Amino acid sequence: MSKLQRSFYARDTLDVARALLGKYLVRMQDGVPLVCRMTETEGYVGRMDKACHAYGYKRTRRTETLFAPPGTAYIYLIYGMYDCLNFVTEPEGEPCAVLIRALEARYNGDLIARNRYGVPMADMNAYQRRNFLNGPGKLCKGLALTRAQNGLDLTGDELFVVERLEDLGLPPHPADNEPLAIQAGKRIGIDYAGEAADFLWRYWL
DNA sequence: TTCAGGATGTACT
DNA sequence: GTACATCCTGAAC
Repeated sequence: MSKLQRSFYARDTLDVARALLGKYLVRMQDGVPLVCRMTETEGYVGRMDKACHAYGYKRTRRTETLFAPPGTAYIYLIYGMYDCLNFVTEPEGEPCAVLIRALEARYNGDLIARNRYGVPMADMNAYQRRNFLNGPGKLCKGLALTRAQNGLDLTGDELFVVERLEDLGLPPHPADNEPLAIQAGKRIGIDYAGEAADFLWRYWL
């Protein structure tokens, strides 16, 4: 199995944010892999980005994970109710990360649906299907990720990324054959961040 | 389909 | 005390 190694994450944050699109996130839950295709990301760059929790290298208990080695999971609580999953990027000491904003289920979707709604995929209604994993809080719920997983090493066996489903011994998904068409736009929910609110650091397929 | 409003608790000032 | 990298519900159209 060829999971992405630390060198993949130890580069420019925006390059990583784009490179993650179309790749597959694997979350091991009770020894079973939950597999999703990543379809939307955002970059956060602490050294000059007011929207980043560690803007200006601000070091607090919460932001400590952003200073960990690249390829570390940064998971924090937002609005008192929801968790957000990020991947730490750039050389260690640069507090940067990529927020995972949307996924599409590819394997063991029924387990993900149970995490999210308590029912298998077949029992999801149209509204639930449309809003399955299309938001950072939603996808954490579906993959059973909380602050308990903050600091996880993405080169380990519990949470990692692969380039192709074949790397997991799974057949390719018919919907994933087309060449990637990457779009860029403003990031979501950071109106407070001054000029940084206008950076086109959100990417999606 | 769109919109307003509320839930909820931690981090930081 | 204030803000927050969000989501869901219910009402109106």
